Amino acid sequence: MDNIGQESEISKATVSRLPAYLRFLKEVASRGSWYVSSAAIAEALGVSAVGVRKDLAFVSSQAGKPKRGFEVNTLIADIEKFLGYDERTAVVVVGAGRLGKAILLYEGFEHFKIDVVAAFDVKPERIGAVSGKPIYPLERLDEIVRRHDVKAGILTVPRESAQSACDAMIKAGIRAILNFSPVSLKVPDGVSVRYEDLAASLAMLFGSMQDSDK
Amino acid sequence: MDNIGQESEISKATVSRLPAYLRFLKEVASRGSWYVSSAAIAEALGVSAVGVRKDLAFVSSQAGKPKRGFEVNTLIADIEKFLGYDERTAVVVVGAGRLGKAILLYEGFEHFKIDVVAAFDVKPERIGAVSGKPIYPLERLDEIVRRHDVKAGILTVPRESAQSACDAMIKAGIRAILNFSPVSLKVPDGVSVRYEDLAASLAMLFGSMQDSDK
DNA sequence: TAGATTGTTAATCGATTAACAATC
DNA sequence: TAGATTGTTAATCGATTAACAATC
Repeated sequence: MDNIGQESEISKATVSRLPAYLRFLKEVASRGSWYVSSAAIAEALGVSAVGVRKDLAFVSSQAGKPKRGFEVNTLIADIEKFLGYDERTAVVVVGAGRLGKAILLYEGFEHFKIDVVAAFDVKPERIGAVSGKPIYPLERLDEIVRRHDVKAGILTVPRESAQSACDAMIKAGIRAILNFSPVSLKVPDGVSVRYEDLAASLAMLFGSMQDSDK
Repeated sequence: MDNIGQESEISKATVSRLPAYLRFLKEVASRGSWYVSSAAIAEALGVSAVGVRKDLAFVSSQAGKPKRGFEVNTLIADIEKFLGYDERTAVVVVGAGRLGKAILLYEGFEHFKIDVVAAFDVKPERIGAVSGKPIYPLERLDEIVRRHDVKAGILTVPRESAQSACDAMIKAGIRAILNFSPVSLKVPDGVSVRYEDLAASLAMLFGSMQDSDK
């Protein structure tokens, strides 16, 4: 791809900040404000105002207005549309241990139209439901994924079973995996994996701590 | 700091990869290998071999040997030392809901000498212990943090109580916080915060999925 | 020796920050 | 109008990748 059209792809960093913008903007809207400045967003989220304007320029249908700022509701609609959250997005959780259940019931998705439709596990004693969300045996993964046309899954099984669970997910039609197991997964082309490594996060946290110790 | 000495700080990206190297190296060691090449590490972890060599150059006390690679045990010791995991590191979990409990019992720390010493919660029914790990009322945070000289905490309370729980942690002497609540925290200088935002991770995952759809 | 593998310098890519002109 | 705020171009910073020389 030669990028002649010069559309200048949106950056990953920008995408990662959009959910936080969305949460803040909804809060602002619920307080009844119609406009918000990039400086106000930046202040609330601990980022830079120029960065906010650049991020918003990527996704917004309407420019901000000098002296007034951005129209809150337009921005909310634009970000939701950009993230694809104007329609509901179905995801499954594979592995219904403590972490899997925590994610199955995570309240933090409330603003994002993400539906965690079900969890799956191999252990018979975990089959059933928690707070109305079903937990199925892993054998039913295929069926449920196809029925709900699920494209993304969250993997929370123990390390030993991570690769085989991953293979099962891909076989069922899942194209993107958020992996909480501390293993690197082998996946075919066309499948995306993101790693959520708690040990890595703590290592970075400790690193930043030492910096400020000086 | 003028950086005249030209010590060239270690990059955050490097730090974030060290735990994965450590896990892999321990696996290699347990298989009885004495040497490992940067290409083998890169292949297993899905990163580039040049990157691996650069990362290792930052932390290792001994250069790799052409034709043989790196001495596995030396590398393990060097990374552990660099991350400060040659001594045990105590952390606490504030918020003992599902996510808090999942972290309290997380097996993924096994190679890292990280001790999750206790969790804390305001709900009386959560006080007690899970699998031998104590859950205390939040009022005891100060006492326990001081007793174990804890410098880092993991925050897993609901959004509404995140800021006040954060304040309590800082008051108790905690200097670094890994925050799982979807809120931006206000902290004084000298305290580090890292955000773990599940909605942001999913947004990035969905983004990478669309890319490969083309 | 030849070849595999390392380590380093330079080039590139990506993201943030600085500077500043535009405008309601 | 003057001032607050936006949007954009250029400069900087940070991380990855390419190129290649060194060496066991």
